[in-house]
Amino acid sequence: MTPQSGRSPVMADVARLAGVSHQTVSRVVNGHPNVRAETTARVQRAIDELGYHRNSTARALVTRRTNVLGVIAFDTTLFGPAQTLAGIERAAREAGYFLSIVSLDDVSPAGVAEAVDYLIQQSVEGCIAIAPQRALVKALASVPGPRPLVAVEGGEGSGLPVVCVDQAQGAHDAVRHLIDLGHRTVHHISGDPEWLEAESRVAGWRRALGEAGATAPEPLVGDWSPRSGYEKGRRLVQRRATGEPVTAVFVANDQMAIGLLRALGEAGIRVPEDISVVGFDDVPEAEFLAPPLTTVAQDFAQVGRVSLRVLLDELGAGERSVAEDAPPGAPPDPAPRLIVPARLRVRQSSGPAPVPHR
Amino acid sequence: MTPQSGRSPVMADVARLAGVSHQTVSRVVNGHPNVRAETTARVQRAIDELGYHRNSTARALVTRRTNVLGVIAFDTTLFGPAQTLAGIERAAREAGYFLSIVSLDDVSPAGVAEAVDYLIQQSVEGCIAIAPQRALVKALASVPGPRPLVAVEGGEGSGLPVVCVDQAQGAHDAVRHLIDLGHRTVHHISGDPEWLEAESRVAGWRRALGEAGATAPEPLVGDWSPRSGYEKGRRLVQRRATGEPVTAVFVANDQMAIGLLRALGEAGIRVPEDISVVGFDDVPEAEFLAPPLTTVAQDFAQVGRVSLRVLLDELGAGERSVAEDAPPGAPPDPAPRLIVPARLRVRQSSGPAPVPHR
DNA sequence: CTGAAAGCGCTTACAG
DNA sequence: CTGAAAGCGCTTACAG
Repeated sequence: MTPQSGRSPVMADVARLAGVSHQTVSRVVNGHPNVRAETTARVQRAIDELGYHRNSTARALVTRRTNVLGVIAFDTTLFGPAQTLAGIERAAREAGYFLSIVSLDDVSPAGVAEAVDYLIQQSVEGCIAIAPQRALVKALASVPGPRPLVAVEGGEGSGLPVVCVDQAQGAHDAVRHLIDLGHRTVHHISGDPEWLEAESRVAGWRRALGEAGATAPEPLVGDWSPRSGYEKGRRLVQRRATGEPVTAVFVANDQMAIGLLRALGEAGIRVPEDISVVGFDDVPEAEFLAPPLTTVAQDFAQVGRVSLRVLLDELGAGERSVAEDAPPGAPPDPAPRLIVPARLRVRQSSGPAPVPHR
Repeated sequence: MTPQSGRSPVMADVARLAGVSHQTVSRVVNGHPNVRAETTARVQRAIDELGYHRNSTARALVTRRTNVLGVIAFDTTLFGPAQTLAGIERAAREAGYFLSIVSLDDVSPAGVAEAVDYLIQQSVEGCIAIAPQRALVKALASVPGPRPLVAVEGGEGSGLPVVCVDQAQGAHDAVRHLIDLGHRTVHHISGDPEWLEAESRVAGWRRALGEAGATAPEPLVGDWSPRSGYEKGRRLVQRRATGEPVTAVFVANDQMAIGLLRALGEAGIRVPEDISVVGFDDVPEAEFLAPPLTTVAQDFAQVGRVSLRVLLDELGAGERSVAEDAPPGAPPDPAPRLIVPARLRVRQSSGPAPVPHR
């Protein structure tokens, strides 16, 4: 009568207890119509009594849908990726999907192939790659990996659907803000050039300077780390000491800006009186640095939501194409490209250009 | 001959192509002995040609093992949880397990029940909860959730196996360091008191002061955020202005220490000349603050590895207990409790106590 | 060393 | 409105 103990109850156990067939239990569990209210109640009682949970594995086998989505990321402890992942996670749960995450240790084709294999083994229905690096995008686009695949941050030209923050616009706004404060030009400490975000921010910086008729100084190439911000900051201090006018710096992320702030502080250079600093990311501590950092905020939650929606759309499109609702020979839809705006947050690390003492 | 296109190949397709039965394909795929080398080669060729991947769902159904482990976390964008999660992720992948992650929006019993349900629905074999909050641990221990369940950071007294960093020892070392520098006492800005880590750090601080025969000033209760560090810092500046001797502050995390640093800077108080500051976490930017922050580092990668090992041990123990290798009536093994040490990193924000100007 | 049979726990037509 | 049958793609004994 009662199910064998030590084994969790299955549909047949519920059916026996409720005095119906297991198909009827299935109907109740799946909310199908055409079940008598009284039967439903009896089945529900049996379910509650037994503590029955539908076996998702068996269900997945027959429906051919695992309800699992894969996420490929490079380093989920970084601010941006961590935020994006959290956004995707929330959106996925709300949409009834599970998430399987794999972090890459390196972006080599071999490393990427292994990660992709891991995901394929788990029969994910689709994937989102948080792929801000050039090499990673290239490897992903070439590997016969899971499809559909949506690229978050980067992936341009890969043929993959892309969701990203408008990095260039954010950088442009930051630099424009400094120009408007009277700075003749703006120096730049860039991120790791292997990252597409670094490239986009450089582009936005250049464009803003170009529009203002300002000459772009040689950018200092960092690697996102506070250490590199510090080191490039010291370089900048030297360049200033030799007479080069340095009055404003746009730094490609807040961590490097923190390093720069220390280098300037050590040299006795005041922010913003002597040099203005603008970062990127708006990390929680940005507002509480000394001085509070002007920076560019990205809406990662929205990036997460949008990328999940794009992936779900692709999944739907895949099903439709099997059903042949597109006329044969029609060109395939181009890969969508969704762009989330970035927003400048002005605080106290940026101020008017110092009056040159001639 | 070739499998129907539009459908991914199954074992039977490989079998047909290789001219063997599907059981033989299964043997090859699972590396069973007792297959002729020549047969293995022929099957392998068919697998490669077809691009066959074993269907993990079908496999899970028959083996009753999903190979999926669940992780419950509160906020994976926080430094500690993000690091711990990354450590678990890496360890799980190396052990051949997949990870399903659910982030809680709140630690209410209802929120926790929902998260647990999500994981149960996915038939996870076991769970790790990154559960640093009192309420969360309580809810987890009471809910008829997935078992085995390992609690990371906190969970003491819940009856669950626990893996955590030795917070109290880390705090003790930090305070002892300040005492050794000649400070008469050490003030404390605590974390959110709902968090067990906050409590442990307070305990370590108190113990170190007690051992030194110092009186513990009333702690300032923060909430981990840079903002609260700033606000409590201003409070401390006021107390100092009224004549209270404040020469050293142990702050429960680096983010609050950043806020404190700003509050001190605004008040013209020098660090470490006037006041020494020690944080907790060793975030990447700690070394590049002005001044570089003395803090306590936690080995999150090790926490991740250890917690996975404990979970795997529990899984093994569960199987053994079914096989009855323990004498009936023997008391169950007590829940293990593994503690990872914390390490003080001395930098420039801590220095000798100022000579009191009488 | 290899194959025919049974079954994992469901859902999906198909009858009635 | 409800049930008997078939089958999803594998693995696990059991034969040979």
